[in-house]
Amino acid sequence: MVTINDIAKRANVAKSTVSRYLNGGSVSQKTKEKLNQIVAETGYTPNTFAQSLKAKKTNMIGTIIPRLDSYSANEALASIDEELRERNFQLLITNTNQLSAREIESIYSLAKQKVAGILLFATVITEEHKKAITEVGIPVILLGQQAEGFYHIVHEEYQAGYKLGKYATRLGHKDFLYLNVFEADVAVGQLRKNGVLAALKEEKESSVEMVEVSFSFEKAYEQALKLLPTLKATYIFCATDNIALAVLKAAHKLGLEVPTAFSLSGFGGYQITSIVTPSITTVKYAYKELGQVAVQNLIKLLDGEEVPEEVQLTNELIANESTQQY
Amino acid sequence: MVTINDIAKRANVAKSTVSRYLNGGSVSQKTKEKLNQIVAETGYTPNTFAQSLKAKKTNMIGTIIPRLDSYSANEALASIDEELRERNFQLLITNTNQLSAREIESIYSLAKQKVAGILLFATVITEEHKKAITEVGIPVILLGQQAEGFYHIVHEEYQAGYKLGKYATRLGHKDFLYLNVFEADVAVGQLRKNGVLAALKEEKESSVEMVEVSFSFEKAYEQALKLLPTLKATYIFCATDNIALAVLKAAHKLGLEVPTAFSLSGFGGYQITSIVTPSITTVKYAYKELGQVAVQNLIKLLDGEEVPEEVQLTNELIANESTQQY
DNA sequence: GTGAAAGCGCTAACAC
DNA sequence: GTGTTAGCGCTTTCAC
Repeated sequence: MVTINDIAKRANVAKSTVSRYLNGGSVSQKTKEKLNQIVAETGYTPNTFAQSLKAKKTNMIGTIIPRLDSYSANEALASIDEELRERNFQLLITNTNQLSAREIESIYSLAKQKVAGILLFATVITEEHKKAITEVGIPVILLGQQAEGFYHIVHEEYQAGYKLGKYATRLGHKDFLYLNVFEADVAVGQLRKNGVLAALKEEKESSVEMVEVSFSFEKAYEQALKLLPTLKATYIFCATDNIALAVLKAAHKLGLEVPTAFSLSGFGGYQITSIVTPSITTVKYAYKELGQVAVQNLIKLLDGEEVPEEVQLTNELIANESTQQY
Repeated sequence: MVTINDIAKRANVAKSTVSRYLNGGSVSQKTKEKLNQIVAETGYTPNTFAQSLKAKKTNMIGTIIPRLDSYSANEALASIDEELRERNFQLLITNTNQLSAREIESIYSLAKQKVAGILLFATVITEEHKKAITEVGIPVILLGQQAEGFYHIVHEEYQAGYKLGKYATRLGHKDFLYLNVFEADVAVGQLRKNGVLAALKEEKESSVEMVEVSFSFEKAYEQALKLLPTLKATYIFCATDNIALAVLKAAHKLGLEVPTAFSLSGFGGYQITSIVTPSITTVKYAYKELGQVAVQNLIKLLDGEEVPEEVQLTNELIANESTQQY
């Protein structure tokens, strides 16, 4: 392996000169040219560890995600990666398998590996999360969940719910079923629901039944199989597209036709909602933008610039075949 | 930040003793206890860079993938991550956006970052790939594509095609359309097709039309929209599930019913093939196992053990609603 | 503009 | 079993 010392010797200069040359310090035109050539010849590239050992920081950004196989995470991840690459940062991904404890663990372990900053897709922000974020002392930006006193980038969840609720009542529906996820998940379990409920409340005589189902497709499918046969509602809100997909499959299995038997909508805007038959009405979230803003703000933070504590991303209602006039 | 030196001073021993204690060298019971306590108190954790600087290697494994948003890559990635975590390795993911040049680039840049080994999901193995792999001098395992002289783990692509071909002829079909991807992709573009063709050839009077379509859902969908109206075949093989999905959507758009109008099958076993209506006949690949074997073999390689140059993973035909007797 | 020297935190001989 | 010592490859004063 060729080191800065080798370069220095070959160029007959001190290694400090080479270092300066490498880092844009003042070097004479002549030595610069000589060094240019030697570096090219030898294919020298600095040892990152030695650099980091001195600088006490790296060009790595850690990203903590709950699942590797979720559409939203992947969309965001792809744009994070793209954005990071442009800035010569490396992406370190840690998958927590939806284990909250692992999120905490990952914050510390990423910090230990001296990542410059952390992007955290969390589901629930506990006191332990806050403690970890405070302790590690490197910039952390929360993605998808808000927490006061911490940087976070979120979707307009409440507004998404409100839009969808308005849309459903405008279609003339009065009886609703809302398949929610556990409420500890503020963004998905509470805000979306509250938005929907607010819209429904503006309509007199509407009734909503709430049922909690699983995030998992398989489990939600099983639960839907039990719920649908005795369904009174004419419109089903699902807290995620994944759940809507499960309901659709269950309906298909039970011989119920959507939207004839009932209208159905999700949240998220996953690509697959437009592929299935009928295509599913949903709210399309700005995942790519989330990734971009996340990186941009993190870099600003690293550069000591200021960024707003909260960024809200807008979304868009996509009316599809799964919903119809009542 | 607390260093090995701080620990040593507080314990009144030399830092080498602390180092030995940390790395399982021989230390007296007494100092061990003292050190235990001090480390716990201070929350000391060794600086990875200093360690890596000496050891000239890390506990990081680089994984190069063409897309962050593909089902197969994510399945494999999830199990790679899991497997790596158990062994205290860190996953460094590099997304190439399906750019071959970036694959080469990534091999070098990962090597530069001193990853211990590389897992490479490639689409096409060029001479440049081979050159890069040889040059970096760290273990590289190819995933999903084979290349002589290099470690690789692949699916039984040919057999998958053969199974599906047999299945289709047994259903009584004689006229086939095969929607293939570009042939430079040996695993997907050649082996699968060859397997299917071999099976069809065993049936007299069968005819196959070959058409090349895109990997991308949107493009394949557009292409299918043009192809389907003049379709003569009664059975369409698609080189990937993604393409099958696109064909299904196009059929739906055109008012053609599957499998009444034609039978349809894909390759891959993506979860979504079982969600859509009709569910799609496909061959389920062992992505999770791919990840597991990949990590296991890579670790063996790191430990200087021998592993077979080629590992083939079996797969399973999943007959679904999209195919029927002719 | 350039070089000498110190040191980042750690590991690994080697001597005791 | 423990301490001394010499680096790993780099950056950064500080003289010159």
